[in-house]
Amino acid sequence: MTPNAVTWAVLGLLGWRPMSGYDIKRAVDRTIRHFWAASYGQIYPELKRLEEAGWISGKDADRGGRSRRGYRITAAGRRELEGGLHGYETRIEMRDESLLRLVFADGLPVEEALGVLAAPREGDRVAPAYL
Amino acid sequence: MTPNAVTWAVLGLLGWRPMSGYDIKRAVDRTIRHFWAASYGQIYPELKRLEEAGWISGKDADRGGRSRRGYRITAAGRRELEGGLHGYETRIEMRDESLLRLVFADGLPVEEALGVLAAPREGDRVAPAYL
DNA sequence: TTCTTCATGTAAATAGTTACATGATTCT
DNA sequence: AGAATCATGTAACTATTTACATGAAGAA
Repeated sequence: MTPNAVTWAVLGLLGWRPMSGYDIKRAVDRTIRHFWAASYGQIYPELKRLEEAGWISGKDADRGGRSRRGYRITAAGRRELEGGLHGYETRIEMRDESLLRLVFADGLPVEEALGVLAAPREGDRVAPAYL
Repeated sequence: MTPNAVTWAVLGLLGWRPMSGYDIKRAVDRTIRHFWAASYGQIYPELKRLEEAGWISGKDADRGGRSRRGYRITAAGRRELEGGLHGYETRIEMRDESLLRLVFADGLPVEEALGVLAAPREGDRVAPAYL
């Protein structure tokens, strides 16, 4: 099992409390989202990998027809987590498309440049779904 | 020609002055890198796309055996750039692995958590190649 | 002569998003 | 009844990095 970036996010959250994949997605969006996002397309496959490696254990909760699989971190998983936290990766990556636009808007006629500045402020009114 | 994120970065830089792919990479690393990075693997294919679309024009400079292809933005390209700057994309994405580690280090014994805090500071001493 | 920088380009791998299918439950 | 939420999962697509091959020119 080769750990990747999603590994520590999922394992770290399960270190806080047992959760389902769905719960993890919500927890990500409400907490580490601001410096480390993750999508279902990353979370569910990673849960499978982690379980196969024995770092977490999953259990189907019988809540009638509605499916739900709860995961909890294992002792081995907690050891791996604590070891993994000591890695070295200092780089910070930021992607801000509005800054990209703004820096090039510098060459535009003044009113147009002001339009570029104003546009994102309107977009801000649309709050993301997870808030 | 469907524009993507790299499109505006490359086109915007060529709006400043004519440049080669190599120059663009350096310009990116020295300027917009902090909110919009780009690698050779993105820049060179994008230059080809942009030239095919007629938004930029390239010309082989004859500097002896050493190859160098200079690109400049065309009138059409400048129009597209100015139009493209008015798009709406407000989201800011940040990836900071040291914060990810730090937030989960909270559950560690104190001396270990301090170790996680200290580790990135050592890494900082290694300055990236483009500085 | 050897090291660094200039210079182009791509293949392969990794990372991440989007969009959908599916269906139960709960809330109004 | 209808809408929203709970819940899992994946296929396809898009984005990005990494690592290499290649070779000339300039600096030490």
